Amino acid sequence: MFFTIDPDNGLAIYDQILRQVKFAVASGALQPGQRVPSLQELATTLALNPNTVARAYRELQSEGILEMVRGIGLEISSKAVKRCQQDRDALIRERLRSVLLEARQSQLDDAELREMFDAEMTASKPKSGRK
Amino acid sequence: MFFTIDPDNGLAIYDQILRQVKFAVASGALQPGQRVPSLQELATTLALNPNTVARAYRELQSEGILEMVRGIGLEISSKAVKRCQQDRDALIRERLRSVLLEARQSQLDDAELREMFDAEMTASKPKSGRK
Amino acid sequence: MFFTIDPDNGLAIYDQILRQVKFAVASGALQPGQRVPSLQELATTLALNPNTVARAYRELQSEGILEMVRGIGLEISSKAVKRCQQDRDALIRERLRSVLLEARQSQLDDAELREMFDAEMTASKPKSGRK
Amino acid sequence: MFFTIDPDNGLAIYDQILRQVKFAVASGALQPGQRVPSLQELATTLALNPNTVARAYRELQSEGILEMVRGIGLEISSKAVKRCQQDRDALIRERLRSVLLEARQSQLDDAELREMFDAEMTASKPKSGRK
DNA sequence: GTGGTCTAGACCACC
DNA sequence: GTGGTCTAGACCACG
Repeated sequence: MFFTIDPDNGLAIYDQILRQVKFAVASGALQPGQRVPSLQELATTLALNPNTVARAYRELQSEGILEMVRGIGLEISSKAVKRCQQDRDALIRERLRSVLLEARQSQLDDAELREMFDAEMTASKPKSGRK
Repeated sequence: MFFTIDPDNGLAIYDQILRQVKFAVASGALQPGQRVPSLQELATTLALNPNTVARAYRELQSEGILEMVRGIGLEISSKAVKRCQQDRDALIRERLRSVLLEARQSQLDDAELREMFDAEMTASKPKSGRK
Repeated sequence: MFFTIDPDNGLAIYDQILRQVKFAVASGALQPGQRVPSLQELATTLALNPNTVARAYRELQSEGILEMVRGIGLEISSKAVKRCQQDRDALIRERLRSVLLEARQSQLDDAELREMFDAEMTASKPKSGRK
Repeated sequence: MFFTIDPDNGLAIYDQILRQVKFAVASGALQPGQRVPSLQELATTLALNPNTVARAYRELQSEGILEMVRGIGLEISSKAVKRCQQDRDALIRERLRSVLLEARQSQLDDAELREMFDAEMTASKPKSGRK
């Protein structure tokens, strides 16, 4: 899998996994019916303790995103896509709102804020075509 | 004071105080030489544990934003303004970058992201203008 | 065979097979001397891992319910009936006791409990009687 | 607290705690706003590892039964009572249904089943008045 | 091989 | 003091 974990993120590791699984489903990188890497596999790949991964997977199960198939492993549920797309939007919107709220309270003016946004947008733009 | 604390913010309470003091200085709401509410006063006003307020003030002192004046209390230092304005920009930019990074990793496209940004910008716009 | 397997039953699949064989013998649906479906047959019919069926059959052999007949397969032993009837009562009584115990500890009163019991009794009543 | 844990219950320990908290709330033994024993307290009382208790509490939080108060601990939420009463009924009914279903499939007749039920009801009756 | 559970113990943030 | 998180490692049930 293609998860990137940053231990100093502020977010708990299990939460980063949780979010990234949701985001992968929302973007179609993970499809319903597809198996998710096993606990041990993901744990060793990311150099994490299996328990940490287990917690993320457990919560995804309780949200109905993942389904357990006895003796096989965990797979993406059919109803996961819609759910994950909603979640992705909500999760990002929530963080965005929180930042903007703080910016507003600090009297940062619109122009400056937009400027920051644009700067960070281009800065974070993935590598691509000619300039 | 006019701080608004949200315990479910993700940010620690002491950190919210810390940031809001800085932001108030940056915006001119708090001026150098001006006194800051006493520990007990702020703690009771915001219904917080005095230790929490103490921790925020302590860090502000160690950063040179607040200065202790014997027999008076804590007040905004003269060199605080420039410092706070820089901090404000950096703190907000940092959060913004973090959100955008996650959005990018989740394959959320630019258009949708911009749309979210605009929506939240207008949504968070303080009451004003013609009714 | 006429087994019904529910993977989300709480009971292990092999245990469900085990119990249903015993219950079938107890009720006379399976008679001593009668052959039991082969490992592969049952496994494919129920879409189970052969190991799962094997485990159930193995335990039934070790309890003397099933006997291996060379060149033929597994069949119900002669002494199975009495044994299975006893087991059936004990197994059901045990589960019933466990439920009632928990209900008692949760302060659910007798009347309500009886009501539940009656409701579930009629609800689970097999189709029959005058229409 | 007055929880009784049976490690050989079939149910996971964290699940026993989970259910018993719900049942205590449903029966009024735990009231909304009341604090629940701290992780360490309950863990030492029941001779369990704090993590085990933590898992039960965490799930109760995610179900909205418990609410975290920063630096104070966990307490019963206001909406918990209704929720827990429903849950209690559902949980017990579910187990009851499962037992009766199996009994039915095993051709155990009504009379015998009722007899068992009555026997276990009186057997599990708590100690009380004169005989 | 899969996940589930539990233990033991560490460190941290917060109040 | 509170809970949160993570690690390390063991054992079990299941398929």
